[in-house]
Amino acid sequence: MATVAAFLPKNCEVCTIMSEHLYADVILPLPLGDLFTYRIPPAFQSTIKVGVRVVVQFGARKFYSALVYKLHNNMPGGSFDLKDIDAILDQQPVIAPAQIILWEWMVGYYCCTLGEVYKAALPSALKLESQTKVSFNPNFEIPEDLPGEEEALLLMLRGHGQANIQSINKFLGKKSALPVIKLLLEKNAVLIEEKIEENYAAKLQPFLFLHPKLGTEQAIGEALASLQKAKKQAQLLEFFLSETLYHPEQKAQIAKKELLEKSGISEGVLRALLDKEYLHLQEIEVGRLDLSYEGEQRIFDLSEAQNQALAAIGEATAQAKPVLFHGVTSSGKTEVYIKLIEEQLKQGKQVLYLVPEIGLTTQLINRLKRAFGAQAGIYHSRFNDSERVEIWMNTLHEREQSFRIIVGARSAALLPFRNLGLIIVDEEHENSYKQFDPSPRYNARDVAVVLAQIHRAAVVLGSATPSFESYFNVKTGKYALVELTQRYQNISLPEIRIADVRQATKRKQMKSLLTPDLFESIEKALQNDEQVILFQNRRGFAPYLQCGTCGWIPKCTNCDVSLTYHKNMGAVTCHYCGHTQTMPANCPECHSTEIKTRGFGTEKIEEELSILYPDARIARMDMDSTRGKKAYERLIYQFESKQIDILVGTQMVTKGLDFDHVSVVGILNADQLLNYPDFRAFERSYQLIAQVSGRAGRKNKQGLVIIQTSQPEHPVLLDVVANDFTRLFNIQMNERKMFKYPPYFRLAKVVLKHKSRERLNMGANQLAIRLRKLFGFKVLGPEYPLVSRIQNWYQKEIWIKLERDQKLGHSKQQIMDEIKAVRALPNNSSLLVYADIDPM
DNA sequence: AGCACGCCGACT
DNA sequence: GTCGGCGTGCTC
Repeated sequence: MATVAAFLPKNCEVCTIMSEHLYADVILPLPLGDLFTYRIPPAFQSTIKVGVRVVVQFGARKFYSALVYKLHNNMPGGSFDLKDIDAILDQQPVIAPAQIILWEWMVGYYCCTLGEVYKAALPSALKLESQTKVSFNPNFEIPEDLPGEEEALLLMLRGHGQANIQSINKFLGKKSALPVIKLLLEKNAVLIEEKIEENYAAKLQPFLFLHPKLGTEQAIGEALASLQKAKKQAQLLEFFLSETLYHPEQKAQIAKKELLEKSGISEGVLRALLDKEYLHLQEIEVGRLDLSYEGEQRIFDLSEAQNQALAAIGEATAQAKPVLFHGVTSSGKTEVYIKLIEEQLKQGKQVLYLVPEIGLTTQLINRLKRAFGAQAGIYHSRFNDSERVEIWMNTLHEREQSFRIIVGARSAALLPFRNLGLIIVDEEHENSYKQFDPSPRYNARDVAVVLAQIHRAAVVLGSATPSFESYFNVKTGKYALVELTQRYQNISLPEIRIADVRQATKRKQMKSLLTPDLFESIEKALQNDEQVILFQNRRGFAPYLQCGTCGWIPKCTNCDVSLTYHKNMGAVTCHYCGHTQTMPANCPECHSTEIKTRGFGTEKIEEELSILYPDARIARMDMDSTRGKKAYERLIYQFESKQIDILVGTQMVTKGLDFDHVSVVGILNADQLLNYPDFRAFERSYQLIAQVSGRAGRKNKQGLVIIQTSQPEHPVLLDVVANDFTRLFNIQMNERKMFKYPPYFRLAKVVLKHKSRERLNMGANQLAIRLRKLFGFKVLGPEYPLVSRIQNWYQKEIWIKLERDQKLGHSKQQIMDEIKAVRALPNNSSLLVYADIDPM
């Protein structure tokens, strides 16, 4: 692995040599594998640098902001005319040198292109793309005999002034309106211009300065003297001086808003001073980031166990080893992280703290702010563009006031850190660290490990339920293991009981969806004024509907799935494409009105509970109930402050939330997790159940977890009950080894998509045959995945098991070559094929 | 990813 | 005859 130091000399802009370069190889924000070479006009010779963005024309029309990757003097071979760079957008590089190393690693490892990584990493406000604007030519007289379509478009353009191609397509109801526009262009009826616009604008605020006329003490004295009759104006000018020039910290300016608020003097008075040219107003760039923190800052001492863990992490880190920090739920891992962060900040280093979900950033940031004040900041994809640009720049450049700790989801790993000292990956087992779509299909946890290596930074992967991959890496000596086996503050681990649904059903003891054990435990908890969490990993009311007479099931028109019934909406909806229709009143096959709901989701549980416990305050937490921006936080707040007694939720309730009054956790249907057709199903079941169980338990009282299942003897459940991660791990590892699954082997999942089932099958078979020639029995499929059609795209998968050895990179290259070859075969150009490395 | 070009079937 | 669909290839 290269390091920053090793990388720097190759790029001359940081060396002292200032030689001139004729050509620049650039990365375009497109999924193209190649770099493209542009000529550097003499005017840009002195300003162009590796890492700055430049505007280039690509193809006949479009302009993009490309990233300068390399400067050189080697005229590219080939028979094309080089284009010139049109503009340079930045004075300084917008990426950190270490990023290029990371990007290149990602390109090789995840089989993606530099353009895709560039696109994923940079905030969109920094990626420009030209837009074609069509406008009406005011000098054109619309003739009588103009064809209807052209006339309609012209009239629209005359009314609206300007339109882009997409809106014209929409207006004409066509796939492509280009031919019509061309006709109008030939008649000189419209004007076309290609516009590329910066979409980041610095935020400006009015500030007040002393007018240059008052440059001397004497001039100020005279000005004040001249205001003898204008008391208010004199007062304001004096106040201004006391806040700036005569202030102990001597400043040149003060915000207009601040001056008026602090002095309590009206704007009219200020205007008089401006008119007299005593003061001067100027708009100044201000940041959008919240870099203030008023509250108290405090870092707590650690327990003995935590201190030991801290020391162990330090030792492993000194040996440059990633640390797997395995600490049971509520063992106080965060406090240990805070100490680790503290050490890094003292050394002036940056810290990256990854969390699996955006929702968890708010909880965590509050905690970090209590420890480190305004030095902690958040970054994730739902931030608005301007804020993201500012965090980006803030991470890249040392500033007086900066975030030193960035808390974020996946994409935060792609920020331009210049001086990273520590990366924490919280809940490292979470599969939301893996990006599915679009490319780059990276796992932020694994990217974090590589990023740490590049920076020679420490990396800590924390979890109460480590992924088998990470645990395996401990076994092979790649990672160091640090454990925290005690829960914090004498909270004992919960008691876990299994409730046999099948038996209870047979004996007719079920209370709706609840076994007698769970029903009674909830009742008891409510009586004791304690809280309950119920987990069911399925949203909506019922996963599907069925005709009671003929067995018909409503299915999505675009996808190969049944429609989920949402009672609140009074509709059935597809969880893959969003297609929604009203609840069918009768069966279209046999016209029976007897349409039944099958299975149950969170909505149904919520409803049933309100019947079983009419006095309880029940709430639901899933994607539907947390859609609003603040809804998630509100729910958590309400539950924390005991305004809710029972919280029903999907896996959202399993994630890193700490509540103090939960005594009972119920898992309504463990079978659904265990029977999921995936080689990781048991690992995931264990993680989910153990995580949600960890929400139970309070100071000095043991919590209770009840797992409902029809397989009470299931080995995974027995391991959960016994809290025996190692046993499960060992048994599963044997199977993984035998069947050549991760972590013993790596997986490459090749996904093929096509609108036509036949074409898909053709292409998939062609590819599978070629891959089998290379990898033999290590190729599985092609097979339809669980959902064989999404949004009218049929899909198939080919899985390839790859040895974890030196040939890995080569094997991936072979796979990509075969994909390319198959796509080049006749009739396969509209076949979509990609490789997903380490799929989850 | 866009976009242009060329080839084919379905229509005024 | 031409319009528009799709398949193919190219972009410095």
